Amino acid sequence: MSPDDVVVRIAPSPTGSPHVGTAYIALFNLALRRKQGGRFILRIEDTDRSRSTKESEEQIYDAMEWLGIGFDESPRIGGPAGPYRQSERSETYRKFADDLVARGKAYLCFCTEKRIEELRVLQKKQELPIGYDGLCKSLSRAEIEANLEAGRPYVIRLLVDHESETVCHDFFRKRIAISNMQVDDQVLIKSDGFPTYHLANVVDDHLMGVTHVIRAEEWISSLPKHVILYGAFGWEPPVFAHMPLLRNKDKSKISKRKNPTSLVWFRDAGYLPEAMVNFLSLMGYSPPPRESCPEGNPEIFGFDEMVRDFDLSRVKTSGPIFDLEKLDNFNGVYIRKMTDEECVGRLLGFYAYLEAERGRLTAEIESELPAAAEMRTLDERRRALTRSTLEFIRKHRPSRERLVQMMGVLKERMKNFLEFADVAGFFFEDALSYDPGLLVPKKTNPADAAKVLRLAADRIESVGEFSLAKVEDGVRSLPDETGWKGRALFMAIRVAVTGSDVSPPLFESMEILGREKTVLRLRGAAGFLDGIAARSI
RNA sequence: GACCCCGUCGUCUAGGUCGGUCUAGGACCGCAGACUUUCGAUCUGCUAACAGGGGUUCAAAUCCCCUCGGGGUCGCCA
Repeated sequence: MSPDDVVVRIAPSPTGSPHVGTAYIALFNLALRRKQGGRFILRIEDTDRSRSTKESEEQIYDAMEWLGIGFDESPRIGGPAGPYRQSERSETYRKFADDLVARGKAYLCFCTEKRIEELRVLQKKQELPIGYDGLCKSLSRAEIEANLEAGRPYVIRLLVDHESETVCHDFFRKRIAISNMQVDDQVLIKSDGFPTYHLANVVDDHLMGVTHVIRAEEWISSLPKHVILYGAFGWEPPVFAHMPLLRNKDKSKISKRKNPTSLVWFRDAGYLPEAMVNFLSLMGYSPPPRESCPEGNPEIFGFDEMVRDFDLSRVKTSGPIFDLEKLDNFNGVYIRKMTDEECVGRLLGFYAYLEAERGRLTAEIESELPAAAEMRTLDERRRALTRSTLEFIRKHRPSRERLVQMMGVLKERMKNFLEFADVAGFFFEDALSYDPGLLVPKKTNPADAAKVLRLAADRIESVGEFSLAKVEDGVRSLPDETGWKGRALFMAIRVAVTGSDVSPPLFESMEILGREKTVLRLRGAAGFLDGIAARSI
């Protein structure tokens, strides 16, 4: 181990969907680890046995793997400091807690949850600082024995000297001093025998040799507790670096009511992991200015590039708002960066993922929409796109060859893979349905439009070679021949061929579609117009 | 409410540690134009910020203080 080596870690708790915040923090830990050398640990903090689930733990692994965030040690990989799942380390915590009690740094507390609750209410009413009042501190040895004998449940609390103050250090903010009046006698061991986060976290970080704790800012308020704990054990605390919190639009801490926060959501929505990583890297951080940037946009860079000149001290501590619009833009940038072949490969990979998740996704689509307006709109759209994409896959089973053919014109028309089916759909459909309002330009009538469409069909059928240039040549003289304005005429053809007034370039689309289908659609649209003309007479 | 953290364009940020090179730079969004007989992409241009007030100084976005604003925490959750 070289002197620069760091040992860093993330310690998510497997409750609910894996959170963007976890990925965000993981990225900065990994960047430091890659830059300096050392070890990156994934530790599962499942000490809340009522909320932790195995599924959630699995999702954490999947999400990290998806984002390309790799670990040196984890419950799966193992390692010298294992086990890496806190639920499997109970004896260790117990031992250290007992040691603290034996040395008078912690004490047993037999107060019931009811009493604590009443205490809280009282303190709130009298506007007193909230916290344990220390009643059980003064229990005599005999009383403790008696309580134990009677089988009364108890917790172990940290003994805090409320007279003094605790000086903490944060890598970014430097000195943070807090009067111990503000520090509660924190529960270390819960009555179920499991440790609280605070104990387990400190013990594990020490035992695992963690040198740098890079975590979210919300932990600053419990920093003193942790520092006191390190002191009680007689251990050297690691370097603490508290990253800013990701925010909702209204600046509050990012939450699932107001923002997509689940990494699974982003994956489902067709976001690229490299775009996510790049975007997240820019939250609270900016790389040192570079002489030149290959992308023309200094904010677009891969993780390797970030690592190359990573500097933790460049982190900014003000809370960044998670801006989906910018993420969308980044995702589009990464899609366009790929070659057509790559892009198709990735799209197919995404489709395989959707297929594998079909059960879960369809169930999700059927489930109730999020209540909060912010998320509802967003997820409504995501669900609609998921539904049509799932249909698209099942119905058309698009082949790689086919996809590569059309990717050139489609790549730049989607911000994420979930939008692909919508923009590409017309290439695959057999019969298009038409909006007469679009098919018949203003100041013309259905009968005339049908005539023009047939003329176009004839022309395309008769050009010798079905190529972009030849077809364009053949159709270009049509405005003169018909007296129609070019704009109107091409729009009518566009609608006839693609079914929409918004589409990829007309002649490229025809080329991809092929002569036969193009002509068929033109005539089909003309036939459709005949029906309307007949009815209106 | 108490304690703690934070405060440059609407958003992400550069610059702040070494005060002058900042009439504050870039990115996203927005707007306009070009190109595309559509949309998008692309290119060009534009709009837009040092929270406010006091100091210190020849000189402050940059240092100090106050105010205001925002956020976090206050659980036998993490």
